Amino acid sequence: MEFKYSKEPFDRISEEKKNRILHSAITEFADNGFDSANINKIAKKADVSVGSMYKYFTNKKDLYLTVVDFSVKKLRTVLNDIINSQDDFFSTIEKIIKAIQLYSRSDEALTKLYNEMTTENNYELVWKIASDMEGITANLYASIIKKAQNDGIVRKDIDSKYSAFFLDNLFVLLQFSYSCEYYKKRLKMFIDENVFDNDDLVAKELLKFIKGALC
Amino acid sequence: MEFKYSKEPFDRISEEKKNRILHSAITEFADNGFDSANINKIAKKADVSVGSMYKYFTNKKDLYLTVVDFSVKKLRTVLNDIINSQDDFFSTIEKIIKAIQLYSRSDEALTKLYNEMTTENNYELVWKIASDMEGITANLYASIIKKAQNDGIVRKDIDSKYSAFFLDNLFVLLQFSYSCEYYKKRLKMFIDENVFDNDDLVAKELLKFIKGALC
Amino acid sequence: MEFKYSKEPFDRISEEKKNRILHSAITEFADNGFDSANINKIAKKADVSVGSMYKYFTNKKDLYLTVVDFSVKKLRTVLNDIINSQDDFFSTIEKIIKAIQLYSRSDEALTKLYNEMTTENNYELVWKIASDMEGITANLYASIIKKAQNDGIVRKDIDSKYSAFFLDNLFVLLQFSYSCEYYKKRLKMFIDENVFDNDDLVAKELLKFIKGALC
Amino acid sequence: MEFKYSKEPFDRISEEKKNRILHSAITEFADNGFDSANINKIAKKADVSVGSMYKYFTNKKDLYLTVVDFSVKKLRTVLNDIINSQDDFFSTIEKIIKAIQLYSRSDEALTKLYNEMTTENNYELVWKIASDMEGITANLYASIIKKAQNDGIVRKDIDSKYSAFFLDNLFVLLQFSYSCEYYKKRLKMFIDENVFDNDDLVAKELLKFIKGALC
DNA sequence: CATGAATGAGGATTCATTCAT
DNA sequence: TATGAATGAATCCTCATTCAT
Repeated sequence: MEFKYSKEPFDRISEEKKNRILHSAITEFADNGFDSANINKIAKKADVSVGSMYKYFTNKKDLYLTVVDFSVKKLRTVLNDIINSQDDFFSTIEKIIKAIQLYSRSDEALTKLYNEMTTENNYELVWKIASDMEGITANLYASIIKKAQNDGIVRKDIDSKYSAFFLDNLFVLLQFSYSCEYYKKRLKMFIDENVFDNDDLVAKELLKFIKGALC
Repeated sequence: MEFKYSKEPFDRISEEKKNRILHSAITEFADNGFDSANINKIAKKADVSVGSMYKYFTNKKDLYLTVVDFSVKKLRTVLNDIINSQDDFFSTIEKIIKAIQLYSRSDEALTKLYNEMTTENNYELVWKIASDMEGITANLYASIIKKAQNDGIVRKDIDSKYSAFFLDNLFVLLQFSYSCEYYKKRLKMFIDENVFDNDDLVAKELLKFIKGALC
Repeated sequence: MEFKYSKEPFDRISEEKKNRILHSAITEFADNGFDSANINKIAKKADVSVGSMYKYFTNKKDLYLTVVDFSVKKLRTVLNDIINSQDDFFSTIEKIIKAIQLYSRSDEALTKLYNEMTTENNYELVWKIASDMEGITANLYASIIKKAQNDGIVRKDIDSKYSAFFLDNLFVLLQFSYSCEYYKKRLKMFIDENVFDNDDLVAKELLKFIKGALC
Repeated sequence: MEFKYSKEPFDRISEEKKNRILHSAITEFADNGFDSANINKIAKKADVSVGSMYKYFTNKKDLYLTVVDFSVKKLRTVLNDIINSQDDFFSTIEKIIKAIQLYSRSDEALTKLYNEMTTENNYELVWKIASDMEGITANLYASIIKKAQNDGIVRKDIDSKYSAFFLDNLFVLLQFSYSCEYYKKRLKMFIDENVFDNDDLVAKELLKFIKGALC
């Protein structure tokens, strides 16, 4: 499904300006949530006038939805690329884990926004945008699990849908644990202060956990 | 650690009034987040004057922290009770899953608040309160896993800390999936529209997933 | 003229309690002005319940007026005592100066209140109370000056009323300069940092100034 | 010392608008004091939105300080101009008296504000601004007195600093007596109801008083 | 008569949105 | 089309006053 919450003039500005605006908005919304986010600050940080912001977006909500849509699409792209590379099942899982570790670090704000987004506030509008991605993710996982079952890599007595759900749950919380301050602290508490210095160990343990669960 | 963000007079009012206020506040904060929550509305819903609210709490933030502290303590209590009942490992896990399903339904708002709380906004203050609970949870899980390893129920080649972390991740997202609108929809998308009519199946599948991962 | 801004029950409480209330109120009004003064704080400082305060005084304004009336009467008493002691003119003037120096130090709050009182806020009610004192002061000064003229101590070509006015102006600002923070700093700026260590010099110079003006 | 309590945008608006705001604020603060002054009323009286007020000034306090700074500077200017006109000593004194009479009538609010400012409330902030003016005043008076002593116009046995102080006290209270309601009534009480119809007489008597004191 | 918890109107401040240039 | 000054509704918080005990 295609959504468009920006106005005509937004399509006509340079990619560079678009990115400045999106980036500025993502950060502000990720750090402050929808209500506390300040459009005037977003405009200033993006070096754009408030007036222009209202030429590009009808109101705060539409800017938010544009930003959510953008973020969600970006998250989906990464996943799609990995799955489409047609590796064997556990290589794919491993790639996803590594991608989460890498990506959550470089684009923290996007994951923060995703966490913020799941909050009750305005969730109905947000869901309209995100349902698409969640649906695709659900199907992708279920289908590669099913394929792995057919290939004899994953055991047959488990339900592919439920496994997909639990798998994604592990991934979502891994993402948060690498991006959001609260979950970062929580991870340190579960393992130790230096856990972020050893991504490979985390990846290895999670892979082991998942392998056990599915084989 | 003990925290107290309420003022003296709050201790002196009837339990019933206290509950009215806490409940009203939890709901408002859970649904709107810290910034959009409206103290005047909280007061009205609790049938208390704004003036009184400020007799009980120094300001909005302290009301929020009181509510967070209350919620976090309540969540911890449930878990503690289950673990202290000294069942065998997988009975304990099963009980926890069932408790999450039951509890997340009856006290939706508390879990919503927990989700809302992990957001970047004000996380520093919140962490002071929650770190306690997260630490206890981390240790509890790690120690029952270790015990289960010694008892030969859980395999020896896994790390108890990491397993505890992944286990809790599965539980946290299960909680959210039974309480928060966004995650509820997501769960339906992964399984199907009627997933909430069959708690036992969800529990069974999750238990199977965990058993596989740990044995 | 006699005023009464307190209610019946205030007359019946012990002198000690009355003083506690008046003292607490004078300080609060002197330090914060009418509007910022906080009745609840006044009550607490006086160790009296707010409820009682409203048994004693109809409202904040009446408490203020009671306090103003009390302060003004006390100021008048000091002056009256000195003038009635029937010394010669310049001994009287000297005694007044010394009294101001002494009194303004021990009862700072009363003078602060007097300064605060002359502010536009509520001046009409205040004037009703203070006019009495100001009138008496005006007459007292004018009459002792006139007497001093008749006695040949003060020169004949000056107007007793105007002299009384200028004399009192010097006294009022001396009072403020010994009580109110702003005027204290100002005095230090005119003379030097240690001016308050040498009351006799200040007194001597002022007396010299006045003698010159009137003889 | 230079102070700036207004924000950038305030510098950019028209002189006319600036004056409207300053005038409205001076009046409101002079009449009600800092605490009771109502920013919304100031804005309305100045025909400016509240929002704009907060674009121009960080908060109520800064608006107050801007207004105090403005008033104090204006008062100083008048005095400086007179003293710099290089008349002989008593012509200068006479000019000052006449200026006070004239100026206090046309700009009542400024003097009211000065009186209000000396009150305990917020005096620390205010003093930072006013100390400059008071210091300059103190030095100016002391130096013209000293010069007059050298010129043989003022007698040598008096201290120039103390004389400057007493002189300024007489002037300050004259100012108040021409501007502030309380002090106006007081002046009428000392002289008579019609005292304000005969400025020349007041000036003459005060000059006589001062001449006596200093010669 | 004494108490002090409860009330709620009032005011400072913020920020999404508009509109004249 | 771009700008950013201006707007004013909305909300946190204080405190004079009331009243049940």
